[in-house]
Amino acid sequence: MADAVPGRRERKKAATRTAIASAALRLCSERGLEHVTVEQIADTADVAPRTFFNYFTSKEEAVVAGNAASTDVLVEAFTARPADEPVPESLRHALRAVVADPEHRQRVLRMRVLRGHPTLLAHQLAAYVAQEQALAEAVVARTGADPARDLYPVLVAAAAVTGLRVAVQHWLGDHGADPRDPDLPELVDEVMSHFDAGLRAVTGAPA
Amino acid sequence: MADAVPGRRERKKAATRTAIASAALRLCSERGLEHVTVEQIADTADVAPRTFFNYFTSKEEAVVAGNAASTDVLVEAFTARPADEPVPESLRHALRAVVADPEHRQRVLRMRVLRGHPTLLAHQLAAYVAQEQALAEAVVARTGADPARDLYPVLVAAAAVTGLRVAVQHWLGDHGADPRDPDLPELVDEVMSHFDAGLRAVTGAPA
DNA sequence: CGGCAAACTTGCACTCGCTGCACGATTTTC
DNA sequence: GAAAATCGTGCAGCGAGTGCAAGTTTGCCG
Repeated sequence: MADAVPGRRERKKAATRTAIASAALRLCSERGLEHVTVEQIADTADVAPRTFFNYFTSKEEAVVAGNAASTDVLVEAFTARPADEPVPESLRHALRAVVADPEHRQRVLRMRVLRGHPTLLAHQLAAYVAQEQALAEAVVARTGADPARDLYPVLVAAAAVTGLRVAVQHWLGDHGADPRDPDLPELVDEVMSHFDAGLRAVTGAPA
Repeated sequence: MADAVPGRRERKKAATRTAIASAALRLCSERGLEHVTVEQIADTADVAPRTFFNYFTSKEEAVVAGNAASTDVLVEAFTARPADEPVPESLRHALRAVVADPEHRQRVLRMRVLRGHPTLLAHQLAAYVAQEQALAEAVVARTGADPARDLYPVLVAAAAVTGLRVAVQHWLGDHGADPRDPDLPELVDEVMSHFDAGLRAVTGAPA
């Protein structure tokens, strides 16, 4: 609803926005965050430096902006599941849909280089929280729970996104590579089955 | 270990650090983040503006710095629990220890005013992630699991901290006040029992 | 006690991030 | 086709954040 004909102006704005965002991500992933100025980003996106700030209030925001796409994938995949399915199961599918998205893969890989920059990491986390909120609304829409007196919707959404974050982190090898070398969908399943088991340590703990 | 006698120099450094941090938090919670300059913070803490940046790389970092204290409480409370206790149960106690800390309460209330500032929120989240990491190490130390091939330790730690975050958020009334008006320890218990139930919706769902 | 070395604080100068304002260009609406 | 709203851009300016080179304090050892 409400996307009948965006109009030329809207389309141009969206185009400019993505142009700036992708320029920011590309340049920063190549040269490192602090070796890129806003002027260079604006130049690459072919806009005036001042225009950059009409779209983003900071460099970090522009770099992270692409994550909004994943949020859409996540929420849509969740709402597409049958309404009588258990919520955690739907979330598992939604998470798998996100990690299956090639754009998500590419973005994650580009972001990989940018870990270690605390400020950027912080904004990255803010993007995750935005995902949580959007997802929580979807859970509320399905369960009909009142988020003002029941924190279940917000909690499952937050848990799912946290699970996604942990899976991605592990996959990127934050800790020295996993000798098993699992892929992202596997890790998502692993995470969700831990939740399903009530987070009780079921590790077979192989020597 | 390694804190036998900090020495005068170390003590002065720590004092300066906390002086700057608390000045930053106080001023910003009073006047709002963007109406406070680094110069004012430095002035209040009785140091040169340049010195501020010897301790923190940004204003936001200084405001959020106090959370390190909660991290200590969290980890110590966890490690103090009996080693044969189920991890989630220990985490529940650790979380309760954090919310029982009066300093934590005070900090949360001060932070309340500062929500809505995206950049600060982002740094706040980064502080939560730091808690996750510290807690994950403690879990590894107890269970002996290898975090390189088993994401359980990192996941439970992340889940616990996420639960804390959700509980605090709810308590601050991010959603219009809860008519039940529960206190923080109650909310922590609620969160952890949801985890215990495998995040399956057990809501009685009153009409 | 004397003095040296390391670490901390401070001032200076500079770049860059970020914003308010005003003006011209483009688009939408009537 | 003209008025109104919106967008892009340049300018001017404040404040954030950093490297450098002092001056000062602290720790250490003879």
